[in-house]
Amino acid sequence: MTSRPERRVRSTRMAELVRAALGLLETEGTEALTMRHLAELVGMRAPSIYKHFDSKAALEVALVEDALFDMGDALHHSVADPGPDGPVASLLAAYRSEATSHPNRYRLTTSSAFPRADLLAGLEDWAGEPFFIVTGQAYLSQALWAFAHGTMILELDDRFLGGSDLDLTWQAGAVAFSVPVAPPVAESVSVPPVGR
Amino acid sequence: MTSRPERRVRSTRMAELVRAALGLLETEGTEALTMRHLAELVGMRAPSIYKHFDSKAALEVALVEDALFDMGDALHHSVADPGPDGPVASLLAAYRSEATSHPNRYRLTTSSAFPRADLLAGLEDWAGEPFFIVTGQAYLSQALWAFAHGTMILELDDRFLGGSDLDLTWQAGAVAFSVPVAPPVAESVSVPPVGR
DNA sequence: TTCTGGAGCTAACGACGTTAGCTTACGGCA
DNA sequence: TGCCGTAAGCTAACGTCGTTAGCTCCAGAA
Repeated sequence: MTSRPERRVRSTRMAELVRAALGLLETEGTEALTMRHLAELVGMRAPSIYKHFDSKAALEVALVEDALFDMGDALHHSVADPGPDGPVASLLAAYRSEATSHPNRYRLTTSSAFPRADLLAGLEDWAGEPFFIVTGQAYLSQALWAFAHGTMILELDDRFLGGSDLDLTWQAGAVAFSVPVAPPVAESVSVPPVGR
Repeated sequence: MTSRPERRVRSTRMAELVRAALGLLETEGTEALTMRHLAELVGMRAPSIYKHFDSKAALEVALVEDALFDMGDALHHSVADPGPDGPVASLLAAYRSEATSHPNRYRLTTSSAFPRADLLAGLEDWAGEPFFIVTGQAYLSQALWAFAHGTMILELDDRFLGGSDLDLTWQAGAVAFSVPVAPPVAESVSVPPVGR
């Protein structure tokens, strides 16, 4: 059982910058999130942003921490109060809904280049914990997480064949991972290796 | 049944540039793949590259087409000659092995920003076809593809908890998707919506 | 011999993240 | 009241990026 970390405190100016950055990211796209554009949006010049954030990466860390708090809250809620289709389907629905609400922030959060080491300690573990709760099994939970992320990013990037009803794709995964499966190898009770 | 497209013809200089670009990408990392670095590697200046490729994106298209031919060949072989663990496990092993052999090229191939529309027509469909062959069911094949990509990118990005035996994670997915599953909704025989 | 086109070059443009160094306003304190 | 330190803005500029304009040079065809 991991616990929800404390949010970092932000000055009003920092909060304003993060809010504007999210707006820019989602309305204009990833490439539009530049220090000069962001500065203009809040009525200052690019170098002044550095009075509030050490770097562009630090600002992105703030955006991603928001994303992980939102995702963690959504997933923990979904497992605490699963719908009629079972806990796995409920978790996947929450994941999909949360990611879809801020697609570019989701891409940023999961991008290979993102400096994950700078994130609040324990935040990713806490946000990913519901995958373990719902499967009760370490490696199955990793596989379920991988399915969720894979399906999500392919859907956001419009990679599935046109005409596909993606509800059915998500459902196919939910069914596959809801079937009780014997552990592939004897597995002692251990820490849940979900995400990090 | 889709068919393997014809490779684009390349001049010797183009081939040399693509070979050097792959080396740069895999040994120095994504950010090191710049027009100036690449030019230096083959003994010319950056603007001269534009005598052979219209843009950096066009060069990346060449890299990604190589990746898709390699992946398609590996996957089609794996389904034609599955191992003892069954066709799904065999397909996943081939996918994992191929992606692992060129991790940064795999990242490029699957990146959100990549201009997929410029790829050789039919190439992605052909490369992804084995996912349909192995499941025999449209939406299950999409879910399996999503699992494979999700697990792959998380493994390459070192996102799974340290100490995880990722063989078991892949195996958990192979088991989940090998269980015969009743179609979640009556599905008429239709085109296989795998990738595009 | 002349011409043409391929393939190299230098110089430069605009955008990017970032730094140096200046100014200005405000709050605490002798 | 006068001083001082700090927070938070500014301009100018640096190095890197992809890319373009415009030149040179040379092989081979006419």
